Amino acid sequence: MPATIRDVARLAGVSPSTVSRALSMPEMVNAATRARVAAAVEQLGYQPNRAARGLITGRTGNIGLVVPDLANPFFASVAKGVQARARRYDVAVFVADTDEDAAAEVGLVRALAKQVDGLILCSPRASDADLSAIAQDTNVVLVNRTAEGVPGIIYDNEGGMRQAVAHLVALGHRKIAWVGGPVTSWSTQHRTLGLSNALYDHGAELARVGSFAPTYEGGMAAADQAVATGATAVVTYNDLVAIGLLARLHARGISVPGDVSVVGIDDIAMSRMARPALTTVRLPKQEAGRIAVELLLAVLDDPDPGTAIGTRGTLHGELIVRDSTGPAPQP
Amino acid sequence: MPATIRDVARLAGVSPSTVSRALSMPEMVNAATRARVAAAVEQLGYQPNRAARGLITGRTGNIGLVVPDLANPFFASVAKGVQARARRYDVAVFVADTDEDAAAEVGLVRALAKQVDGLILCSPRASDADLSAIAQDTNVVLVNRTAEGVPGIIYDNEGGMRQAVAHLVALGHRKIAWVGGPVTSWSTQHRTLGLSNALYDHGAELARVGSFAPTYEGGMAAADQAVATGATAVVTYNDLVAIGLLARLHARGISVPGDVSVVGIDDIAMSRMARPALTTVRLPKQEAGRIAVELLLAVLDDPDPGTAIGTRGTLHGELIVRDSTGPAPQP
DNA sequence: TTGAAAGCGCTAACAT
DNA sequence: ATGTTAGCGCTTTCAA
Repeated sequence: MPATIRDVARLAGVSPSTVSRALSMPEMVNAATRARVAAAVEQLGYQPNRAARGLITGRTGNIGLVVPDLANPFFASVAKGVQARARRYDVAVFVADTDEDAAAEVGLVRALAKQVDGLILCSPRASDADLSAIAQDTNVVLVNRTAEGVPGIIYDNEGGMRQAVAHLVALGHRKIAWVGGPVTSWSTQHRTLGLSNALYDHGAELARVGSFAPTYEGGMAAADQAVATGATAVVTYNDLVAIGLLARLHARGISVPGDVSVVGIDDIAMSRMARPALTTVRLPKQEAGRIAVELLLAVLDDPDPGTAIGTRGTLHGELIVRDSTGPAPQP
Repeated sequence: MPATIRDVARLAGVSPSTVSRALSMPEMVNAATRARVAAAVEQLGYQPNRAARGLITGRTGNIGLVVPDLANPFFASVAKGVQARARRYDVAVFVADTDEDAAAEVGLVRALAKQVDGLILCSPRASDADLSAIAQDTNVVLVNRTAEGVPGIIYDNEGGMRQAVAHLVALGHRKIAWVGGPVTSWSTQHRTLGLSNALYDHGAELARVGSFAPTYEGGMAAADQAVATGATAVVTYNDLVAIGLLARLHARGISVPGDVSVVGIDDIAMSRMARPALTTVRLPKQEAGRIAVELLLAVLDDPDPGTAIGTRGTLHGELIVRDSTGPAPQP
């Protein structure tokens, strides 16, 4: 069984409180005793019991991360970023995967909430009402979503869409199809809007195509409709969709970028490997995770709701041009 | 602030111990009082503080999962499986990503160990010695690796290789190149051996090609050497490598499967999307995660080392034939 | 079947 | 600068 603070105290010939102080407020203890304590800690391999500490300080030193699907490379990257930054602060991370289930999400969050100092909710599927309710009695940071009075970090969808459009228009495209994701998705709404605005500014035309699952299969399903609009370029909700679309176009013998140009969003690893390699708007995924941790830690140190409200980071995407975009075909 | 057990006790008109019992050993308490307690719990939205409980029971109800790289789809899948099964048992999961760093791994494990009932180590990079030392004072289950006296679950690499070889030999291939992963990797060693044995049994020839990083780039790097061996088929350490290899072959104008057949291992989502779609040995990734949880929980309930030692699950791969394999070209 | 009391490992007043 | 005391929220003997 592991050594306790009393074991250390006994070995160092001091009281438990002194050991406690030597560990958490070193400057308040005599250098000599501090050394003796350090030696005892070393000898016993003592590591404080964080649960016991948490019981009294009210801080667990743990945070939770909730994502819709760990197997989705986008979320995996965010998780990796959260991970890395949390470690730097010696904070452990609970990870929960809701399997894209909004109902399960709320339950999971409630369960996790009791064991952590705060929660990072990445692209939560829960309703605004549920989200606000959760934020009421838990420290929460949102990624990829906004909610009334809840701090969070989002991507500049508008700016990303603007870059994609500028690129396509420069290549001569005048009619661009948009394959949207889930209607209820916060990102879909903002990306649609950004795209629409950017196209308007360039005097180009937007052709919206249904709403599709944010998956490879969704892209396969969307391809024919996108082509049927007569657009010479297609922008998709994310890279997974774009890659599915690419596959279907290939199957139909439609050349990319010869006949149609394709642009994705995210820049997951797979996009580099697609054929043709996918032009996309790179979103700083790991950075989103890192910043979310910083934000959460800041909230914990200053739980004043006044400060938190309106605390919102915005991350910018970067256009990555690869082989799936080229000049618009001459009519 | 959250309700405590005393609040519930007061509201129900009983003592805290009764509440405790009503919750964890319901049959030991009168039905009527049990109902009153339940009502109070409901009304107050009471949820027991797990840290406090853990302090006394010595069980945290948490487990830890350590992986080399969350962004690798293979590990993401395992994590998802762990996740799902842990939730069923109302166990929360700490996830730690070591970034493929063996040194960081040991430190991370030590830190996590204090906060959990047990640890699942997936493809750990640590040395056998370190691993055994860790298993000394922590409940550990290994995935994708074996170590003296530590329970774990592994894949039947031998059987998987046998299936791949049978497939290729049936297609007329007589010389097969093997692109190995990291030399220190447990999987590499066992896959090499399995492949070698299977080929020997069929009277076919093995051409080993260097050791490469288990990544897309590794596959790109391996392609030319694999082709230079004169083999008509290539088996790679994993799908990521196979996909990189596919890309390089395509760039060189070498047709797959016309000139060369390619087989990967894992069956990550990306493999279905590759062009040509990748023939591969599917490993039950999520299932590995689920079983690891079961195994760990079993170890916790029966910490007798005698039982644990030798407890080892074996999972079997399944050959998935797609478009990257075809008849051997006629000389 | 229930309650009272003790204590898990730690920190935070309060003394000294 | 250090020790003493009390108690975080819970479970678990031990009595009743």
